[in-house]
Amino acid sequence: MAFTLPDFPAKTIATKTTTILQVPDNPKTLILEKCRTTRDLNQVHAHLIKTRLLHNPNVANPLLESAALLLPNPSINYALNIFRDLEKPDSAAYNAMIRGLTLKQSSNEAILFFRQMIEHLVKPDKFSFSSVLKACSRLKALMEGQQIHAQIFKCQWSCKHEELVNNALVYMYASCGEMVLARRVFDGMSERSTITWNSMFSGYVKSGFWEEVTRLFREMLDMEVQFDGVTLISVLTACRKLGDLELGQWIDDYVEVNGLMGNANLVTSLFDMYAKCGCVDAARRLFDRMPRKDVVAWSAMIAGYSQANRGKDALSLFHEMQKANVEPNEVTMVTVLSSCALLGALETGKWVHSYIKKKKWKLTVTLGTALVDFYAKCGCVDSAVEVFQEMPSTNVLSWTALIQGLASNGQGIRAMEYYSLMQQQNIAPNDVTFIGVLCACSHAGLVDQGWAFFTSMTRDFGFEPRIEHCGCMVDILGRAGRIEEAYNFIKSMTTKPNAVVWRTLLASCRFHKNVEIAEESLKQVVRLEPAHAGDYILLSNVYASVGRLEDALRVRSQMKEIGVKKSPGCSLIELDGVIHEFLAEDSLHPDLEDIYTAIDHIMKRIKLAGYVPNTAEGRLDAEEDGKEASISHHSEKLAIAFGLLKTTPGATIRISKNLRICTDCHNAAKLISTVFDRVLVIRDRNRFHHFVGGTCSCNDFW
DNA sequence: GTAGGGTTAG
Repeated sequence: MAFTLPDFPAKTIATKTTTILQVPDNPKTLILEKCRTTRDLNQVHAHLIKTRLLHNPNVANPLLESAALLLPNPSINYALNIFRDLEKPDSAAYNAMIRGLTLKQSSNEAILFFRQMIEHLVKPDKFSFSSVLKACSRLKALMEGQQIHAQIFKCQWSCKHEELVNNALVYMYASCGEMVLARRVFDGMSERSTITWNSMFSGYVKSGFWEEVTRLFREMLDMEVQFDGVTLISVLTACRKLGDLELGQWIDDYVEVNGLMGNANLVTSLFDMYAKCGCVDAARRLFDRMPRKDVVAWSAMIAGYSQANRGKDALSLFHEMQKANVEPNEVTMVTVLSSCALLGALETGKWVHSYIKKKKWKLTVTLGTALVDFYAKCGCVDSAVEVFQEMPSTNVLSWTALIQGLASNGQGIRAMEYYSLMQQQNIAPNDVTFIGVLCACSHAGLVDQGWAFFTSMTRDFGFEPRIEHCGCMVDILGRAGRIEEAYNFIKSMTTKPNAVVWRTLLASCRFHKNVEIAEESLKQVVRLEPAHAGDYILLSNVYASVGRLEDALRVRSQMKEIGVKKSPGCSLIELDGVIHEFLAEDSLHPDLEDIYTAIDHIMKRIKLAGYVPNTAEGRLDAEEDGKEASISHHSEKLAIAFGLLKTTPGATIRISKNLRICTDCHNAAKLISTVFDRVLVIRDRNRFHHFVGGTCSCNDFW
């Protein structure tokens, strides 16, 4: 930093690491540099006292600034000492302190200094205002900010026209979420720089006013105002939230044409936008083009896969990241954990947990919630609860994850205990919490409680029931066998029922053998969503369950006529930390030959144990294929898993399914866990079923 | 002075 010095002896003071250098062509300018430790400052300070130069504000202020701004934390006290020694601190001295304190996250003290400055009748200048406003922005201290705004307004001198001051005002209001006030200052400015515009953008982004961001950007383009990379990053954030791929692509072209691809932050925003707009592969192509990828870029791409439900790609990218020697951080691990939760990849997630412990990372709310969710989705309820209890602080998301986790693992009662505990701790539930709570009621078979929560949600908390809540109610009533009531509930819904709601009812009809409402439900499902094989199978099974085999077969052939596509069933098997993915009719899988041998083996064992596929599905498959005992899709997957289990002694097998488990599958699992004397875990959507020696630990459904 | 990645539901 340079400063002017009236009468300083023309010589150089040198300490071990500090030099006050005299610039040869201007003997009055000295450069204070490399003042990086308190000791250095001490020596210079002492010298200035000795030479009586400290009384000269031109010398003292740069020293103060150096102490307040350059040095790490303890030196702020040192700066305070220098400040207190000043006979009559001027505005520059105050500014140095305010800036220094704001920089060191002591924004409260910065504002106090500003107050003191006013009390001592020291006239604030544009730097004072912009610094103290920055402190207000940090603290989101709207009231103080407005008081300062009033002072600026009262100023007789030109501060209120200073761009620096107005930028700080815009940014202060934007940080406080007061976008109307920010806009008012913005509109009143005669000159606006790119930074002014960017402050507006950052405010709209912070408040989540995504439409305003793109609107303002189009305004900027119309007015032909220069924008920069920072602008584009804000606009890209809005694009990804709005799913505005068109504008996003325009920015991509602009970045390409104007040679901005070197801006790594901008490129990260760009591919992140693509990923969140559903173009994960386009995102990956951009990501691959980045010459140097930092931890944010890696995490963003992993998150892109994870949020697109491509957990396997997410985890393999994480392994690549490790090979590239990029240290993961908390955000990386949160996304990795959510990928593990998607896949039911217990071993990998556990490794992440031990990594976190080894590195002694703080269990933040986000990290803890990700762990709770991961353990719960993998069926390890006790570990989920354990992590939850270790968390130093929790929020509504953590509680919701736990409640949902307990509910989906068949512990509905316990889930509701945690809901009341949550209320005792005065943590307000949100609408998602109620999905968990209603889910708990459905799994625990608590119809009256379910109704009570459904009513309370709107009456006591003001959440209008969303389609998901209604779906839960249908599930609660349907599972309890109150099919008519569920049907009437759907009819009375204010929101239009979707295919999921009708499908839920259809599944209940299957369980409780209600032909009439099943027929109506299928009609509605087909009307709302392009034909889905599972829906026809459900109806066919309803017919079969009441002995109307001809109708069952008719539905099956109807399926073929209409050409209903069977979505490829997909199973994921984790074997010693590696995820194996099997698609139905997957003939290219490397382990397939072994697997078929294993299936034969399994089938023999199954027959030996007297297992007869006793569901309509099993029978129909057999008839269709012209074989005596063909196995259903679900049993086949089980067989594959057990084939692997058999060839790898001691391995733990986990099967994750994206399909609802049928009774057939359940029985097979029971049987197989007995025959092989192993623990078996099956995932049915987000619920895990544990089989130990032929018994399933969650008997809420079966 | 302004800027990039994350957790709960279906």
